[in-house]
Amino acid sequence: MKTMTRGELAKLCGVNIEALRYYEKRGLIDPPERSDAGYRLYTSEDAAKIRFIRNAQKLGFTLNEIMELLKLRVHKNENCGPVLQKAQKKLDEVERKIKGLKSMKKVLNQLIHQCEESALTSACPILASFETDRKL
Amino acid sequence: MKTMTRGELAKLCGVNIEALRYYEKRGLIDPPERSDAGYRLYTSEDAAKIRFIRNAQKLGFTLNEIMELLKLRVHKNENCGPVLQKAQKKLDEVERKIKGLKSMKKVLNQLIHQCEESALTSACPILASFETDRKL
DNA sequence: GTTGACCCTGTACTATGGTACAGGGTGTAT
DNA sequence: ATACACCCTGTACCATAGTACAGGGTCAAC
Repeated sequence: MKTMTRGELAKLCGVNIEALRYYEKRGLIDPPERSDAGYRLYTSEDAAKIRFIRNAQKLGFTLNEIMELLKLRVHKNENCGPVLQKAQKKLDEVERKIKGLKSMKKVLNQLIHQCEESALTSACPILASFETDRKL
Repeated sequence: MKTMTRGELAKLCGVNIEALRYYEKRGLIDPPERSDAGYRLYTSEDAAKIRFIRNAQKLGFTLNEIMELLKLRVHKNENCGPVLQKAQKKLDEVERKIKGLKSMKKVLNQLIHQCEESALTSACPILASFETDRKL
């Protein structure tokens, strides 16, 4: 089997070389075979796993969550349900985050417009607003 | 002047008691007066500052950014502009985050629907999709 | 006068996701 | 044969925003 060193895999997958050691320590990737000199020898399987990790990260999954997904991936032909559930949970979370940010956006927009309008008065509406209780 | 202890201020502002010491260490609030026994004596000014901090946090400002805002607040009658700029910058940031999350949401939604449709086939489309490169 | 709730300090620890560095071995090209 | 890039290990450090805990002092009530 064709193998790569750590630096090669890092380059191939666009991750920092140290991150690979970190993923190994965290249990996200299995300890790879070693050369006689002790060099890690990665396969294209490992590259796929790293891509999996990065893609899941891009979708907002944490490394702990990704570890769960990877466990499911091992016997992937048996149970799609748990994965679906996790994806749904993540979707809910993403939606909640969007809501919160939209709320922030609204308030910031209001403050900015107020501030622009009252440019000639002395007190800054943004700072003033921060001094009153706000539920968001 | 009426003063409060650390516990009282924490309760009043709904923050953890240790967070107050943390804010002091971080330079967000001035070291308060002390009683003969060395107890911190906070005023309603301090309460206002804590509220300011929490409100700004709710709008997505980090403690470092809030420190900047607090500095501007000191001479607030002079310059509304820098505050406006920071608010605008934060707004842009919030909008970028919303965009990213919406992108995540779309992909998650697609995956979930695909997964539901192919419920009877063997391979999970979500896991399969994580094995291919994705730009987000 | 003692109990219990509160305060003080310094320090360590949490979670998250890594990055950096020292001190040493290896592999390859010239 | 030696320079240089790369690999190994362990450990420390980064940002972010706190939380927890040990070991001690204080204050108010009963």
